[in-house]
Formats: sequence, structure tokens, C-alpha cells
Amino acid sequence: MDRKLLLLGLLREHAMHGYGLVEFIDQALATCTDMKRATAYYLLNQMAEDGWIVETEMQEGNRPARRVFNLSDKGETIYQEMLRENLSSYTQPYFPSDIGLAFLDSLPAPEALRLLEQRVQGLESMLQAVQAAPTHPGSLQLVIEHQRRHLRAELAWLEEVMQNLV
Amino acid sequence: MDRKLLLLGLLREHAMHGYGLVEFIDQALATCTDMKRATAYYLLNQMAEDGWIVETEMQEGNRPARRVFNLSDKGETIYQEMLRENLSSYTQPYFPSDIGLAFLDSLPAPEALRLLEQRVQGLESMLQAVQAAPTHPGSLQLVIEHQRRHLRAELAWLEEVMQNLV
DNA sequence: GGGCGCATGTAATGAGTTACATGATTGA
DNA sequence: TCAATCATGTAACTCATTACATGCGCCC
Repeated sequence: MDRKLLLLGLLREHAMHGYGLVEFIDQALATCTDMKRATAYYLLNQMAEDGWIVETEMQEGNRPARRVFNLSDKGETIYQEMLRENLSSYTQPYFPSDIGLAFLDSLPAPEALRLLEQRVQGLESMLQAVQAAPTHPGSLQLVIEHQRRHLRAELAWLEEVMQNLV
Repeated sequence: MDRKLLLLGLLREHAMHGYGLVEFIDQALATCTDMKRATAYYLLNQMAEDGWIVETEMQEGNRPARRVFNLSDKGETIYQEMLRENLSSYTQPYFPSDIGLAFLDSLPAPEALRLLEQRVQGLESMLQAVQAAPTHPGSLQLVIEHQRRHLRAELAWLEEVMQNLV
């Protein structure tokens, strides 16, 4: 349900339509998260049906009308609840990349090193993408900053793992 | 598909039955990952059908037979491929807990601090659980060690975020 | 004899993605 | 005129989970 919190939080700042939301997430938060168009429309429709958000059709010319969404009072209440719930606890992330590490010793050390070297390169380019990301106002920037920290910690950890292989 | 890699990797070390696999994951890797019984059985059945693993019925008395699995040659090949694929790249984890941070400034600072204090406590108890986890032979231990590092980094980051709120 | 642990399985559901489909506008 | 962008929607599918169901063996 954290994706609903994300949508509510963004809509709370500006009323937006589905396409615009996805576009914003894609370019502003691309390094941290993603949300597919179909998912956003689905969640928005659901929240509209549940009365968390209200929709205003904005017709411009003859093109498909924009469905611009605003938080309702109910939506605001739920936003407040979800935000507090999210902030007060920590959801353990899942690291699929750890599974390979678990079986690292089933490979000869030189090959393991070579593969991890590739992983390091991937991490470095992710880090560069994050560094290059535009800054955002207020606490939205925390998400980017956290990602940057995380990637740096992962690099440091990998270097250590590789040291122990030599 | 990383869960299949996990199952293959464990089966490669010892032949095991579904129940035993889940039990092992539950107690040895509980702090890092989980796999529900239904999921394990589903994946095992699928891999058996695809010929990655072969099953031997081990009847003991009159109780439901253990279906003990071994890697086939095909399974071994696929394991090698999946392992290399996993090790050579980094899959960006998703941090649901960042979504709250993104909207931190929509709360008054004292309340935000109080909520984050709770999050810190949750993190600390996760960290304690990891510290207390039994050690494993070989590179399996890397998964635990990584989790420990990660949790410590998260704590440090949170402290910093909280400093900036004061 | 009653409850717990061992051992499996299936049906329903949820969450999200892919892929497909539509149609207007804008700019090269 | 042709491609790209804007804007929406839906059907099919995958992956994983929850909840339910079965039945033996063991120990108190």
C-alpha cells in the first residue's frame, strides 16, 4: 500500500492526472522507485472508487480528457494515517543480489572476482545516475539522498567481499 | 527467479525435501529473507517438471512420504548460469520506508521526530536479531553479514535525518 | 485421547507487470 | 504525411501469499 501513500502525497502537493504522476515519478524518482502506468491508473481508480480522491475532467480541445485528481477529506485522513504508519516502522528490504553471494564459494575465486567486478561497474553507474539526478524541494530529496548513501555502502561492502577473495 | 537460485543452491549442498528447505530458510536466513511453504512447494514442483531437479520418495513408516530432491545435470547447468547472472549484476532494492521520508515535511518536526524514534527502535531490534543469528559455514554467512551492515547504515542515516529536524 | 510436529497439497486472492488497443495533437 | 507525445484503458499473465485441507506419528 506504500504506492498509494506515494500517490496521495504527490496529489496532496499538486492536483495531477495519472499520466503526469507517472511522468513525474519516472523522471524525479527513477533512481529509487518506479511505477508502471497500468499500476498508477489501477490504484487511482481504486482510490477514486473508495472516495480517497476526487476527479475533475479537464477537457482541452478534442483530445482525451485529463482526469485530474485531488485528495478528499477522507483521503487526507488516510494519508495522515498511512504516513504515520510508514514513518514509525521499518520495512526490511529484500536483496535478491544476496542470493548469489550466498553461493559465492561454489565458484573459483578468480571467476568470482571477475563477476563481482562487473557488479561493481553496474553499481558505479547507478551511483553516477543518482549523483546526476536533479534536486527536489523539501523532504522529497531525502529519497535521492538515501539511495546515494545506500549505493555507496553497497560499493564499500562489495570491495570488502572482494578483498577477502584475493 | 532468484528464489529458484536459492533453492537450487541449497539442494546442491544437500539433497532435501520441501519441508526441510523451508525450515532451514526460516531459521538460518530469517533475518534476510523468507519463503512461504506454498511458494517452495510450487517452485520445487515446477523445477521438477522442468527437469532441473529429480525427486526420490523416501517412505518412513506410514507417514506422508518425503519427496527428497537432487539437482539433475540440467539443474546444475542452470544453477551455474543463474549464479553467474546474479553475481555479475546488482538488482536495486526497493525501499518502501522511503516513501514516508519523502513527505516528512508535511508533519510538524516534533511529531516527525517521535515517529522516527519508533522506527529507530524497530531497526535496533532487527539489528539485535541479526547479531544473535547463528553463524553459517562459508559464503552463506555473507548474507547475514550484509544484512548487519545494511541495518547499521540505516541507523546512521536515520540519526542524521533526525539531527536535521531538530 | 488430544495436541503438536512432520509432510504435503490446492484454491482463492492480491499486487503488479506486459502487452495490446484507442485516438487526438504536434512538429519535422 | 509520418512519427512522437499526450492520455487513457483493459485483458492476460506471473509471482507470491493466505487460508484451507489432509493424515500420520509421537508424547504426555
